[in-house]
Amino acid sequence: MPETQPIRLDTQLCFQIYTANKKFNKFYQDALKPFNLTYPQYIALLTLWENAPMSVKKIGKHLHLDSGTLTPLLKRLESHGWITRTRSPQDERTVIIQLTDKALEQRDTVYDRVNSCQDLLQLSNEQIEDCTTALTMLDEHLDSYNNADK
Amino acid sequence: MPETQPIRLDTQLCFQIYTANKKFNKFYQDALKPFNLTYPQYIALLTLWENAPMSVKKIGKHLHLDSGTLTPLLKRLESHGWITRTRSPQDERTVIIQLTDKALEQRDTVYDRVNSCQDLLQLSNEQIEDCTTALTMLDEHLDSYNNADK
DNA sequence: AGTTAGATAATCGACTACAATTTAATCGTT
DNA sequence: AACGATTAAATTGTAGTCGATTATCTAACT
Repeated sequence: MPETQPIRLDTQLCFQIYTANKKFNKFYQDALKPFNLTYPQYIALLTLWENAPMSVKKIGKHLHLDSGTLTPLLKRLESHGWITRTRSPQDERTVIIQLTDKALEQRDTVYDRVNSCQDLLQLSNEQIEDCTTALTMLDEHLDSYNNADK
Repeated sequence: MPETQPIRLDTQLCFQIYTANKKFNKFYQDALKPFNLTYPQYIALLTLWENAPMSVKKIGKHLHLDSGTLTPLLKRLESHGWITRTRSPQDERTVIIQLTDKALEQRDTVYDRVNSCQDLLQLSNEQIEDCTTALTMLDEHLDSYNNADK
């Protein structure tokens, strides 16, 4: 007769990730308050600062988000003056996201703010390295499962 | 003249956590499909299977969620027959959450299902240990920052 | 040319998540 | 007993996330 393993919430990896994610959210919400940006908006800007102009599709590939999430998020960024949204003349299906002057001007200020806040976390390079190693491994295992059924 | 450190998205701990959280969500969504449960609903049941009966407040302490999230979530669990919600006679402010017979009967089936899905992740005990260690450390650092301003 | 298969965004509905406020009940102190 | 402070839950408003569907467009094929 097989024994059912009880599941203790506080020993579950998923719950540690779930909790850490919310804490990071709060951390960045505080750090980004001067710019009135949420964490998802911030990572959208991060990838745009690296790669703009980008299509919605391409942003989604970088952030693992679909248009159902990105369309309203990008509209908010547009209404706050960070980006512009224009349809490509070559292919009317794709929407091209461009950074505004405001976004280009504010880039280093945002970088500095986030970097200085991260310093307050007091993580050594070695500690960050350990986390990255563990999370990369976990990520691969989650991927191989999630893609197994395709 | 200080140099502004550029921020590469894919090297950021926060983004690894953000991504892993979404992948875990998908993982559990698949695993829990037979029970028509979401991940947040599942962890609410987990803590109830350990500690029921519980007040909404106490559940919130365990899961780090407030009543704005829990009230509608618990109403959904109630409407699907997993729990009951009754006001305490001793203190009319608090709502007592109890598990239904269905929840008690299904417990081991859910445990078995989740445990067998977790086996498919192919994580060794050592790998899980490494993740837990890293995440616990990260959690403490996030806590000390998030509670600093109080 | 006309049709169709595939791609791209947008839209909609359901569920979280949290800040801020509201309502009701309880407690403490006078 | 009465009033002010505290607490618990619910409510409201804003934002994220995803699944499923829809509308439009492109490209390829007949």
